Amino acid sequence: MLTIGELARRAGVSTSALRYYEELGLLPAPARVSGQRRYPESAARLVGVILLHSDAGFTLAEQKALLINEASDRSRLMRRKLAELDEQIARAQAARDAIAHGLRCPHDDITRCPNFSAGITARLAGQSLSQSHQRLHEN
Amino acid sequence: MLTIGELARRAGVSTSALRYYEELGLLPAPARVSGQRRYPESAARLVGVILLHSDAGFTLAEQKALLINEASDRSRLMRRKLAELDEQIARAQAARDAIAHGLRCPHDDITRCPNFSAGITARLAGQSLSQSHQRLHEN
DNA sequence: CAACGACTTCAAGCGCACCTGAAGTCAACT
DNA sequence: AGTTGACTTCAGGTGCGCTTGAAGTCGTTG
Repeated sequence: MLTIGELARRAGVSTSALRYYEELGLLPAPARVSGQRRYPESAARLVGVILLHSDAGFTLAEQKALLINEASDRSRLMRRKLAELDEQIARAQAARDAIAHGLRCPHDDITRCPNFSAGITARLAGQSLSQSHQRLHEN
Repeated sequence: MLTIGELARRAGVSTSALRYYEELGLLPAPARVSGQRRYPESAARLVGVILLHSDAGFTLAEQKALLINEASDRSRLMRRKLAELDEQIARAQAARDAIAHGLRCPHDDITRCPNFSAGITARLAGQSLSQSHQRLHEN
């Protein structure tokens, strides 16, 4: 049985975040000892699930929906998010590459460096950027 | 010479966002024709730079700092952000893999699937996750 | 001349994920 | 008995990146 402080430390989140998750219905209300929350060890896993889904770009409200809905709906939500996530990862990777190049490229005005430029152009082209990276992880 | 609406369409952002960028000093105040902003074609590139840096995780305030500071400071900021970005990309990728597995794994309670589980454990371990992926792009 | 559509400013509001502070409770320790 | 430290609730605040709405100004068109 963990106090909220202990759980927070194990999961690497703040106590206020844990109370907030509970308030949203993402974390089940734990047992109480004279008013104080006592979590089972397994609660850390639940927090881990929340963090993982957050990393995947699910808002907390979406995560609540995941808990409530049926398997088919969950699946649909997941697929949609997965596509968004791939898009976002591709964007982040492209931005990373442009920035990284900018650092080792001794061009005085970075925005005029043809390599960096390519990143900007790609970003403005936008939308269909997913195509180029989608093949990298096809499932 | 583009109106704000035309620039917005080309850059794929809202007109209010463009005014906001200008207000923050990220976008130079353009010429005006009877009160209305008229942008040179080159402005689209500038917006592209903002979007690219945003993708890289720079807040707008940080981007303003990038414009103001000296090359050495810029470089320092960039390197710091790059590390953060790598961390974030690794996290997103790990989350993606866990979610993707969850979709094709027919386990009833997904959180009990050993493969998904690994993602959670890794997420809770946290911090040193950067090590595993850092080698993938070493500059 | 009237109306339309795109623009203008300015203040206020929004969504998200918490955080902060006040005021209180409780168990344990000295 | 007093103090410490970790907890409790609750209302309101924060930061970011815009968005929204009101009220007005243009140039063009019917």
